Amino acid sequence: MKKPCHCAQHSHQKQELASLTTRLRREDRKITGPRAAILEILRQHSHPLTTKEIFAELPKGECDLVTIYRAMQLLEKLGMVKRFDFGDGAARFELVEEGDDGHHHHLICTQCAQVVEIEECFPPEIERRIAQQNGYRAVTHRLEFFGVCPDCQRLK
Amino acid sequence: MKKPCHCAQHSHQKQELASLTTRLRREDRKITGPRAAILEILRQHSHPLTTKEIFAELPKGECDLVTIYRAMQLLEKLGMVKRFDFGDGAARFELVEEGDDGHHHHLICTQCAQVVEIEECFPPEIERRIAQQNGYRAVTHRLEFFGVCPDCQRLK
DNA sequence: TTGTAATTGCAAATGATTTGCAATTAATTA
DNA sequence: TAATTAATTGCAAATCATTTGCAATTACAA
Repeated sequence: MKKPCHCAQHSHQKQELASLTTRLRREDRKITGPRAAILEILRQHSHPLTTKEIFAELPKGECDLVTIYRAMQLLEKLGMVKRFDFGDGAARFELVEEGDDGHHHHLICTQCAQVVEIEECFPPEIERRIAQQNGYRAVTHRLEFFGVCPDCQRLK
Repeated sequence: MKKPCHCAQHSHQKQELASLTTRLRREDRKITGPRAAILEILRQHSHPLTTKEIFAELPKGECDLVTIYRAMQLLEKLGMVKRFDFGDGAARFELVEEGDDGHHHHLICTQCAQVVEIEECFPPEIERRIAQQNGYRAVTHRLEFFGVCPDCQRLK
């Protein structure tokens, strides 16, 4: 249907989808319609999506909501997707580059839920000290920022 | 039953319960059996408790689980309690000192759920920069650490 | 093309939390 | 101290996100 596109951006995406399906196959998993569609949607978004949001973007009837839940569980287990928790009761998922662990944070508008990706991270040396002081091992963290975005400030 | 105790630690706690009920009354709220019991339980723990945990510690029949949910909502609104989210699907609550906002973090064992309170915080200047760079206002953060506690390392 | 394990859909189960509503009660007020 | 009233509670049922059981379907290796 779609003509192949060779511009830098799209060839990057093409490649990504191919590598995604490869990663699945590598694990003896099947590339099914629902899975391809879900990966496609995730590829099109740079911000984490809830299961419902993915479902809403899928051509209707493409698959059941339960299938998305199952797909996200699988993709998370394979490290292809990273789960985020904004504290509103719905898990969110973002595609992870191969070989990456997807660790990063977000700045979320408390009024409109707009999301900004943040590269800044909790200082590793401080985390190391916290781990050490308490005798903990393999310490990581979950960190998200909340505030009011420019648009919502204006509306006030 | 219990004899009054005047040591520094306990007199501090006594005072605290009185100030807690005062804070309620100040807002035209009633001091009921369930509420007093819930506050008492929270006072006895330095770590956040889930609604279920509070319920379990209450003398059985003291009150309904729903009453605890409602009490926590009220106490949170009044700023007497702080809600924490360890990402396991159950909200946790910790008493907040008057005039304080209760902001702090935890180090949670991923095996046994043991909790350590952490005073360390995300560097304010970095948070300020993040806010500024994205035009956000009133930025705060949610941060929790996860790892394996000493005990669970041993059991490995 | 076929065999088989992986996957899906649908319905029902879970678990945390909320809500509706009538009965109860803390704290005033007379 | 009793009457008054708004706040509070218990109980059942509703919600919401997520999971599970199971029989029917399907991707893909042989």
